[in-house]
Amino acid sequence: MEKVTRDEVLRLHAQICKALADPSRLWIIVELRHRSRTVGDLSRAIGASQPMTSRHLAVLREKGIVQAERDGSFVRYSVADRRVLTAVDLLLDVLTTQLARQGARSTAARRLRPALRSA
Amino acid sequence: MEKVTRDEVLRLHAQICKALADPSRLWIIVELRHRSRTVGDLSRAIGASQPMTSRHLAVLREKGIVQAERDGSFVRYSVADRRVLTAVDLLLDVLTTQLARQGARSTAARRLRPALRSA
DNA sequence: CGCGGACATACGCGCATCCGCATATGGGCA
DNA sequence: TGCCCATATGCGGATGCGCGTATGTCCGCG
Repeated sequence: MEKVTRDEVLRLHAQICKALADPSRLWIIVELRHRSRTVGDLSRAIGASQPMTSRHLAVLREKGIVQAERDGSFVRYSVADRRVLTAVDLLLDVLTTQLARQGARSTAARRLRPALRSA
Repeated sequence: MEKVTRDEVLRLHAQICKALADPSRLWIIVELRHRSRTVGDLSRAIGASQPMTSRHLAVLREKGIVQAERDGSFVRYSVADRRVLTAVDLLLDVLTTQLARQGARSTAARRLRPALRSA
């Protein structure tokens, strides 16, 4: 039996979140939602250099979020576990709710004092 | 109407993910799942210093993941949007699946060459 | 067998973030 | 009002991450 400590699980859990915590990588995930794409496709889609795109894909791959598959001289990437898409959607919903609620107000304005004053 | 660019949404979306991308903060969220807690409670629960705990809470608060409420001289924190809990659970499921599948093998071993060789 | 295209990786820099430590703020109570 | 407890914030050193540039590796093809 494998013994995995709670700290280790938390660390890995956080690493998965960290892999998602980048605008380019989120965009890549969005691009991969419906079909697999090659590195060049993704690079053009998200407007990043080929090396940078490859690097982002490596991060997602190492965390098991995305998987690679050879297709001739290309490499096609696809989402490895679609539950990640659901999770990303949920977090986007959370953001959308926030934006709808606070309208034009600055997100950075969410400091403590005003929050507590209102109570 | 509010005009929010796609880049801006991606940036904010990534920031929410980034707020979750820390073992201590994930642990805090777990602690807040069923009931609200004071800073001192959380500090003791996760084994972090009071200033560090407060700082983590500030990060979660600024991203709207957690909310603060005065209770006497204490401040009670609770989860602001429970969809975050669902998202975190999903990502934990993803991790659990990976751990179950790969057993004792190192997570870092998920490099490209082996993956492609197997195809 | 050598060439070119597609992709991955190494290196270095600039910048943001994390953490411990010290200190400030703010509310309750004598 | 002044003290104490709970919490928040400022600061500095160390670490990590995103990114551009240059180079390595693999594949298919002539």
